[in-house]
Amino acid sequence: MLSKKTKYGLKALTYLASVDSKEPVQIAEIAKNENISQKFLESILLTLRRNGFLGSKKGKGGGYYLIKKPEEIQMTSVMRVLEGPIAMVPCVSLNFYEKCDDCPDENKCSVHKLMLQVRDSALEVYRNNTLADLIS
Amino acid sequence: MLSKKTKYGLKALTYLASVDSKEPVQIAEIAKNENISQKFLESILLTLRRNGFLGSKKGKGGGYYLIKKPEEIQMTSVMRVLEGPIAMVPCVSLNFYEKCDDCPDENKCSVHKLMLQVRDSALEVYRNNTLADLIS
DNA sequence: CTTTTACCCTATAGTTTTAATAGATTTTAA
DNA sequence: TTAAAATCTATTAAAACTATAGGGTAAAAG
Repeated sequence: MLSKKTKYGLKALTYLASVDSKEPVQIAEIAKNENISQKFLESILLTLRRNGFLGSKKGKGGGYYLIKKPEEIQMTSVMRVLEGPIAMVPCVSLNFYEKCDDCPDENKCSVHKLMLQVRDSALEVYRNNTLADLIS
Repeated sequence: MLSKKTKYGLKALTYLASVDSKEPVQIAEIAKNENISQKFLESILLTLRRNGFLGSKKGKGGGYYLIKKPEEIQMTSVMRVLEGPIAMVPCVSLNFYEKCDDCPDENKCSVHKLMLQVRDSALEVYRNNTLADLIS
């Protein structure tokens, strides 16, 4: 299951990308238009900012704005920041690798074998989609 | 993340397929060889039996055995039974469809668009893998 | 100096996961 | 017919995670 955090984060990014102005957009506006709990969205936007996707401006006329062009924002990086590892099992994760404690030999593990394929296919999708692709 | 339930279920199925005899295999043997909590495995094997993957025999010399040939067990059905929907969002699920309450129009939803692709790519993997493929 | 906004920290209800516990039931074999 | 070997069933519980709410702080603008 995709967490609501990721879902809302993606929606917020899309919203900012489609607004397309470089004027900051307020949290409240995004929350209202995308039907998201404002407080929850607040924390999501914060992590998106901390991870280099968004910039922010405080005070009147403040808000959030995209730092990069939508074409330059790959879904791989968005997913990793919001949802965590793309792999369904740590032992096939590129960025978050961990050995399974119950598994003596990864190369003989059926789960490993299957999940490697699932990871690769998911990666291909995420690599082929930028934020710009999700708008059109 | 793949649940341990699914992981263990897959391992158990693989074990049964690789044993290859039609003699029932005891839970304890599977649990020991695959490093799985026996009681947990018990409930997993039960759901696999209830869903037509396994047969069981009680009493001395009892245990679990595959009902179908490994070549006939598709990963799509195994995953749906153990892990649930293959889609990451209900609104793109084939077998468990549900409308998002926050989303006025699915066709314009960026999340929908992306997750549709992810689902399709995952489905392709699961459809191309039977239990037999995971052994070799 | 007041308003508006993002920022930050904490708590919490609810759900899901991952089992552990205890026993009931069925079958086989001595 | 008894005992042992298994599966079955139900209940409970700890832990982790999710999705939010509340309340206060800091900064920017006018």
